[in-house]
Amino acid sequence: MVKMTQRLTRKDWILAGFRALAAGGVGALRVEPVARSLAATKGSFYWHFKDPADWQTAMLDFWEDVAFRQIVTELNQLPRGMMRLQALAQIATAKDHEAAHGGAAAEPALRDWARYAPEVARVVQRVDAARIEFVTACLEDCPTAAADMSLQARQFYAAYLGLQVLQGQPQDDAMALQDLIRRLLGVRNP
Amino acid sequence: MVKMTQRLTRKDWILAGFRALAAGGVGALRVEPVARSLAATKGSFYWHFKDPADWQTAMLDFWEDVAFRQIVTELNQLPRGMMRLQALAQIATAKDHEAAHGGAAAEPALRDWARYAPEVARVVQRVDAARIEFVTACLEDCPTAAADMSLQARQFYAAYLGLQVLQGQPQDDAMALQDLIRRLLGVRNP
DNA sequence: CTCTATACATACGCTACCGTATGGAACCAT
DNA sequence: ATGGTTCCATACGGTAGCGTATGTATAGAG
Repeated sequence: MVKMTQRLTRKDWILAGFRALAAGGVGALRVEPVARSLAATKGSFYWHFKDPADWQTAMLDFWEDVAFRQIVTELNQLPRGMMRLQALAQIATAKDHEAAHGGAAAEPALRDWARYAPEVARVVQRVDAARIEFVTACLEDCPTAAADMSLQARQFYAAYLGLQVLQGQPQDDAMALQDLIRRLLGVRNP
Repeated sequence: MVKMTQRLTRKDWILAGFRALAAGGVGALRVEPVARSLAATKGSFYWHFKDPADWQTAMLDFWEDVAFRQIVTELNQLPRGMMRLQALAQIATAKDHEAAHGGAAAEPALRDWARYAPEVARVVQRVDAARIEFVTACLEDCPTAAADMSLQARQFYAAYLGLQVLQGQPQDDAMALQDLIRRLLGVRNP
């Protein structure tokens, strides 16, 4: 889990930042506590980063990359249409997947952060827009789909976010999302 | 908006807490800054509350009351069935309604707070469970509904939470929710 | 109008974190 | 090994908020 090198890298600090974010929210994004979590001091921090703002910008760049592109490239290897949507529902509700890359586990905290920091909000909105666009394309690939599925994609993505907030059982959430997909595609009694 | 009395009440501090929560998140729930927002000092705070924890507990009690009961009593005056659901979709997406009682505008921040404080999480989960139960009853009142609509209620509520996160136009959100209600009730092409 | 409880301001010591400055250890080349 | 670069620890002053102790103004009862 933790690198055994003596020297820390910029990425080590970024990942530690996401761990702090997931564990304690935006208020935990402080230099010295995170330094302690790395068994280091802020001397290391101020070497790798100009200031906390620089650190947070790097975290946002990292997140914007993995939060969208990684999932898309993973899904693009699956056949188009229904199967890809079901895989999306599975991935979206899987908890261990979030631990894989450091950022996604902290996504709720990052969304809260975005509410008070405009530059964070811009990143989150870009990611949301890209994800919704991707879901739209997935939905429109299905045979029973209507011409424009952007509204349904938004409904699906909103439900995904809401289930993420409600913190239910991953299996239940995945089932709820798949049921919702069928309804959004026009199936009467899924 | 602000009371013109010289002396502050416990409730004044609670409402000011929600304003701070909505504006700056959990990290803004500090005694001295909020005191400044009330043009007072912490001398007043420590008179009305034992400590910040006491303050936050009072805020949670207040929120648990208004976040569910107030909306329910409002909706219970409407006829059962579809109309009540549509009114729910309207209320849920109306922004000015949130400003009415101090708590709801800070609901996203409160949800984030719940992620790091178990006692907050318990309150939020009670409110969520009560709301979902209420939506379940509303859905089951509709003629085309199935026997058990608890899954659909969860889907609807999750979508509501997600739209709340996405921060779209209230009209669009209301439309999306009403469309979703029809789909959850089994309408094929709403 | 005075008295007493109420409601608040002020002042103080304490802690946590920030940002910088500086010395020194660890690594890599030659 | 040795010099230079990279990386980090330590030490320092500064700021913000916490909690308490104590003084003080105000409202309401008599």
